[in-house]
Amino acid sequence: MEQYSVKKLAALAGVSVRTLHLYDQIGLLKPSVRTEKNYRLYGQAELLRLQQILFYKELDLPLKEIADILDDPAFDPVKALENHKAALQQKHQRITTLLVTIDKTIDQLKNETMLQPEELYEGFPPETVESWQRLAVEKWGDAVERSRKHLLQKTKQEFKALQHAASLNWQKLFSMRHEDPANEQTQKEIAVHYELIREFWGTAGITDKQAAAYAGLGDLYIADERYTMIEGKPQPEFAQFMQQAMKFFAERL
Amino acid sequence: MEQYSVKKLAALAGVSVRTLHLYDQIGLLKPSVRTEKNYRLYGQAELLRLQQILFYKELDLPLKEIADILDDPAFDPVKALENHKAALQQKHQRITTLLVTIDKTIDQLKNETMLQPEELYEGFPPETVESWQRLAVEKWGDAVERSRKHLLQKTKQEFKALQHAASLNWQKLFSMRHEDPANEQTQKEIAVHYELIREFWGTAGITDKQAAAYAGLGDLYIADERYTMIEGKPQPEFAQFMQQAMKFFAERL
DNA sequence: TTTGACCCTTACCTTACGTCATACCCTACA
DNA sequence: TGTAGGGTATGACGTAAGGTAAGGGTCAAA
Repeated sequence: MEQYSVKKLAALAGVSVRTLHLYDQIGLLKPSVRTEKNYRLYGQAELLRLQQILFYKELDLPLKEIADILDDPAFDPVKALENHKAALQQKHQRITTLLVTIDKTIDQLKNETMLQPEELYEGFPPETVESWQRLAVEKWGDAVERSRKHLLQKTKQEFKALQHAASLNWQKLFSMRHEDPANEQTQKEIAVHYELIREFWGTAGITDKQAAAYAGLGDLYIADERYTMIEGKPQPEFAQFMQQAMKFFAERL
Repeated sequence: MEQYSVKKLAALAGVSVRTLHLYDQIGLLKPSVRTEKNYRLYGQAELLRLQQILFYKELDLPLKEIADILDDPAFDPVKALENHKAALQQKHQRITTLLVTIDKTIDQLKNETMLQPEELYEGFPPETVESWQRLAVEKWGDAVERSRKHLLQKTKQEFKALQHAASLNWQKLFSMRHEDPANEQTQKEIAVHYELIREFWGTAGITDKQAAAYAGLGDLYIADERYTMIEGKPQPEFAQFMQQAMKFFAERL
C-alpha cells in the first residue's frame, strides 16, 4: 500500500502543495484518508486520478470541466474535447494573425521611430563630429546632452523633416541676405529659424549655454562644404554667410 | 470640439463602460475633463489614445506594459514587442502541440470507450437476441436493464477482455469437468467464474432476479454453436456442459 | 413631475493558484 | 529533554481584466 503525503505526491506529479490543497478544497482530488492529526494521505488511486487531471489540464480545460469529465459517467468526453478543440483552433488562428501584425508593427517602428545615434550627425566626418562633441560637452555640458536625447526621441521622418526644413530655411535666409531685415518675408524666415532652433534643442526657452553650443555647432556645419552646397555646387559665400548668421543668432537667442 | 461621454466613447471604440472606468482608475486613460457633476468627458486625443491602447491590447500585452509604452518616452516599444513576440510564438507552438494531442485523444476515446449497443451481442443472430431481450425484460425487469447499461459503459477493450476471460474460464471449467470439484484449481476457476458474473452484472451482490436472468442468458449462449466451439470445431459436449453448469451456477448465485 | 436613460462610486465575483502568517506536528541530534 | 529544522494545516490576501450588481444622483423629454 503506497501512501503519499502532500509533499511527496506533489513532487511525484510535479505540482505544488498548494495545488493539491486547492484540488482537495474544490473536491477535484480528495486524499484517500486523513491521519488523526489531519494530515492528507493519498493512495495509488489518487495518483492515477491526478495524472488524469494533469492530462486534461495540459489541454487547457478548466478544472470544473475536468471534474465533470472525471466524475460524471454521463459526460461525453469526446464532445467536450471537440468543443475545446474548436476554441483552441480559434486561439491558434488568432495568434497566427497576431504574429504577423507584430512583425509588421516592429518593422514600422524600426523604420519610423528609431533614429539611431549615428544618424544624428550622418554625413559629417567622424573625427569632426567626435572632436566637436568632446568640445561641446566640455564647454556646454548637459545642455548638449539634453538636446541629443531630445533628437534621438524623434522618428526618422520627423528628424529628416527637421533637417529639410532647416536646409530650406537657410537657403531662404541666404537668398534674402541683401534684403531689408525689416522686410516681412525676412522677418518670417528669421522667426522660422528661431522655431527650428527651439525644436532642435527641445526647449521653449533657450539658455545661454544652448546659445553658445549653437554657435559652436556652426563651426561643425561650415566645416563640411556639403552643408553649404546649393544644387550640388559648393558655395563659399553661403558658408561665410552661415557662419556670420549663426553668430548673429547666437547673440540674440 | 468633440466631447464623448463614457457610453459614447465605449460604443465608438467597442469596449464596455466598465473598461473605461477601469482604465481611468489605473491611470491608463483619463477623461480630458470632469463635468461639475463628475461625469467623465473624453476628447479627440483620448479617442486616439484609446485606439492605441486597443491596438496593443490586440497584441495581448498586459495593460501595465501598454501604459509603459504609451507614457514612458524612454520605453523601447520594439524591444517590448519582440519579447512579446517570443512569448506568443511559444504559445503558438504549445497550441499546435495541444491540437495534435487532442486529436489523438479524441481518436482514442472514440475507439476505446464507445462500446456501441449492437456490439453487446455481436455474433448472435438478431432474432435470437431480440426474443431473449423481450423475454428477459419481461421476466427479470430492470436487473437486465442495469446490466446492459453497466456493460455499455465499458470500453471496447475492457469488454473484449471480459469476453476473452469468460471464454478462457469456460474452456478451463470444461476441461476440468471430470476433476474433483474440491480440487484447488477447480475451486479457483469457479471463483473466477463468480467474479466474471459479478463483473458482467455490475454489482457486488447478485440478486435472485439477476441469477435467473443469468440462467436465461445461458439459453442464448448455447443457441449459437459458435459460442461452444473449441479451435474452430463445434463441441456438442461443451454446449451441454455449459448449459448444465449455468444452471448449477444460477442456483448458487 | 414623472419616467427612462445615463452617470457615479463601491464592492464582490471570476481562475488557478502563489505567497505569507500563524500554529501544530514529528524526528533527529546534542 | 530541549531544540532546531522541516513538514503540515487553515485562513487570508493578491493576481488580470473586467462582469455584475447595489444604491443613489442627473438629465431631457413627455
